[in-house]
Amino acid sequence: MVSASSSDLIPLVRKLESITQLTGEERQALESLPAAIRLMQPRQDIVRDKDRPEHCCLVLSGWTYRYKLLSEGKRQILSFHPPGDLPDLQSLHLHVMDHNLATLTACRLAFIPHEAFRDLTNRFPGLGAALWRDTLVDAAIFREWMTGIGRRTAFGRIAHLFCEMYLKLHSVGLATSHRCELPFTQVDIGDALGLSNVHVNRVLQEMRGKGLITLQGSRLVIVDWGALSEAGEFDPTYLHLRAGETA
Amino acid sequence: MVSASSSDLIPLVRKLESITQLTGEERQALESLPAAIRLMQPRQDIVRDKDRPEHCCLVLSGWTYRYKLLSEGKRQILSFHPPGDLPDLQSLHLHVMDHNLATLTACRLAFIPHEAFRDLTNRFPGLGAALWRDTLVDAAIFREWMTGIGRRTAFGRIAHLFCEMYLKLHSVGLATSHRCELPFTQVDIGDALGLSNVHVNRVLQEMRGKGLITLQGSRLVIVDWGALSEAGEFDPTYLHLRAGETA
DNA sequence: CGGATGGTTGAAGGGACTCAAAAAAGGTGG
DNA sequence: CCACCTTTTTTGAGTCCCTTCAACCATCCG
Repeated sequence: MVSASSSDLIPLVRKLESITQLTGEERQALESLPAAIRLMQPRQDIVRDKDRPEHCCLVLSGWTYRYKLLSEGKRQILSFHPPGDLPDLQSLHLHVMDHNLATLTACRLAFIPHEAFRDLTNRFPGLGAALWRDTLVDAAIFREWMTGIGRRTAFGRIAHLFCEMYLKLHSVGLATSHRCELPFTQVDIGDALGLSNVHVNRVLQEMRGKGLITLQGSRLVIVDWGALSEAGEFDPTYLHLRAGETA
Repeated sequence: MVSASSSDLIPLVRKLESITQLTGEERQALESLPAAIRLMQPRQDIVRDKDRPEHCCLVLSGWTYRYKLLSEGKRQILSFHPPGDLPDLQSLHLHVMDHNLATLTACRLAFIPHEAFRDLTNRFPGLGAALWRDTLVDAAIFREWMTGIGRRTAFGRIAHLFCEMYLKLHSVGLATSHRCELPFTQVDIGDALGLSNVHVNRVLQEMRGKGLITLQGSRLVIVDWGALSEAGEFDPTYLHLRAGETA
């Protein structure tokens, strides 16, 4: 457990700048947040349902994800978080966790005390608004996922997920030219979209067959963005990206 | 379009007090927010996808709901809002709407300028935190709905919805002794839970048959709370109610 | 090279859907 | 207060998307 140097928190700055504009002063204040760095293995819980964390977790490298567990081992994945994300920022004002947060891959994580965030938002109301906005985008993504799970076909859901993931990565400079690394298994995709892994597998083959994507291991290439986003009825408005980048 | 008197905004105070504690000063500041009152007919859009509202809508009486539209007339309902709710509070920091807000029943609504909210949160940081918290609870409910739609049976989903609705109403003093008014049609329930109205109808009959509920018109009576909440695997943690009320 | 994890395939079944029509309930106005 | 129209609920029949179960193959890694 080491404490962070100011360059460590750059992914956070980049993330917030993807959805809002920051002043130089605000950027500096963010970078000098106190944070404890920790390395974690893949598939480890970071915070659990019913916990009362005193810190927020920032992803510096690797991926994390949030999930709920139901009876008979059923799992619903709520979100995937690449570097720069604050996957449990909501714990700043919701004191009890209502879901789990875990690593997907090996991760480098920064833990920032709630106290430091509260101090930060007091001194910089603009940053307070930016963080609030971040949690609102989070909620907007939940709404979109709900809509997908409730009303889209399996094919549409997966197409939509791929479009969203690519655009999110692109907006923080972690992907270009319709290629990215998505380190999820087919079971993960199923649990995120309310599908069985078997069906995910079949739909992926169909997508490859139609020449929409390439997917080997965790490397996704979106071969035909137009067709894929059409299949998923993908409209990026809900991501509320600053530049309104579309693809 | 009349402007509000201070007693008009009491439902808002009650709602915020269901999830947080307010000081006398804060309560007073809330009640003296400037607001324009408007009456609306049932099933009218209040704010539409892609709009850029300058006001937040507060429900004074009646119900509103949020929804998204997809191709071929498919609809996903995202939330239902009884009196006291601020169903588009997110528009304070997300400037473009990514879904629609509409009346479910005839409504009395108050429209409060964003400007007034910004001023309020500047003068009373505690109220800023309370409103932020409100949007976080909103997001927590989305997560729970996602989980239901993705991983629960039709029976479990409907059971869960009824438990949630009753508890939300109870927390603001709009329901007691396991009875409440839910003015949704079976089509609405289906569009909220990712089901067809036909199937909703059959599940409701099954619920009545098992003696879990009574439902005539819009009057719901939860006859067997224990069995219903068990069927829906209902755990109220995600509602983040202040008293931690369970039933 | 063997053990583990993740991906692929086949077969069979079921939960929920669609379509279509009838019955019931809810206004509304004469 | 009843006739009429609309909306909502209910019912039946047939279908399909996706699931479950089970096995097999591929890939990765120490």
